[in-house]
Amino acid sequence: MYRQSTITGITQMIKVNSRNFSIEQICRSGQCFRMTAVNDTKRYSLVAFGKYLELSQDGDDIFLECTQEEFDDTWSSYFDMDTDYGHIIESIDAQDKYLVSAAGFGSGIRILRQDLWEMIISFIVSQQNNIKRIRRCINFLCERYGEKKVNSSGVEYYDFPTPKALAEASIDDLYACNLGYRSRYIYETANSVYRGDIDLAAVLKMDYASARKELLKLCGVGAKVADCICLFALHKTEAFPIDTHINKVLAMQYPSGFPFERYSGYSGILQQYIFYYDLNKMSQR
DNA sequence: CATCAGGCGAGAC
DNA sequence: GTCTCGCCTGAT
Repeated sequence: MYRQSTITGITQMIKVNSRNFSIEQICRSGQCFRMTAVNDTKRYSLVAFGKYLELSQDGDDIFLECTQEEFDDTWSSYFDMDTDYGHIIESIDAQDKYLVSAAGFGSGIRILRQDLWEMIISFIVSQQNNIKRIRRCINFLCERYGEKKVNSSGVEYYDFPTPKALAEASIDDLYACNLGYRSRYIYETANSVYRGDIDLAAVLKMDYASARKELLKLCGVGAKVADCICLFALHKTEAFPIDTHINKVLAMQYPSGFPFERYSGYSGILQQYIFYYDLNKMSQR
């Protein structure tokens, strides 16, 4: 990977050359619900950690509209730029044709390093839900309870709501955001985080087992959601969220068990290839 | 019209 | 501890 900083007009643009990086695949992989195509073009916008980013891609060249400082401070980590995903894909057992196909199909996916609180709420919303509606729900929450901001180019956007902002909403208010029965879960979780029943700063420093156990205390967070939070916010790549898709694949492709030992410490990355493959292989092109 | 979507909590046992 | 059941809502 190399970086190159250029100036186009008044907007700073960072160009990054990276293999195994596909904005479209990251966007479709369903780990980030605030990354969307701009007006159905090849450009994408994203809000994370209170910042707005637009980005696009030409082959292995990724273009990010930000300063070098913003890239170094926020986006390089966010996109997990220092991890070599090609190396991970190469480590897959060549005899495991399903996994080789899945990783080949989603080879541009990366495990983003996202905000803990945002992932807690996002994956509570995600349960028994589809990606389209999850995005809608989260947009409602941001527009109604998030801080309105304007970037240096004048683009308006909404930050993800704070625990305080969501704790102050009533269950009925949350119902109005189309959350359905998850409204109560959001309400309870926002209040317990706001009260300090669980300390998110402490969770950030925990190992996988401790963090998972702590997250399970939250209302609406079960085994699957806790693993998603561990994987997408805490970057615990040993976390392997098991949902309906993964369950189906495990039963069909791995009747005698998935080889977790072989991929010790990073099976969660393979989970994402499997999930993405199962979700998108039929509907692509 | 039934079923399903990146499950979970509550209650029964 | 394990099992079952009901659940908002929209897409198919």
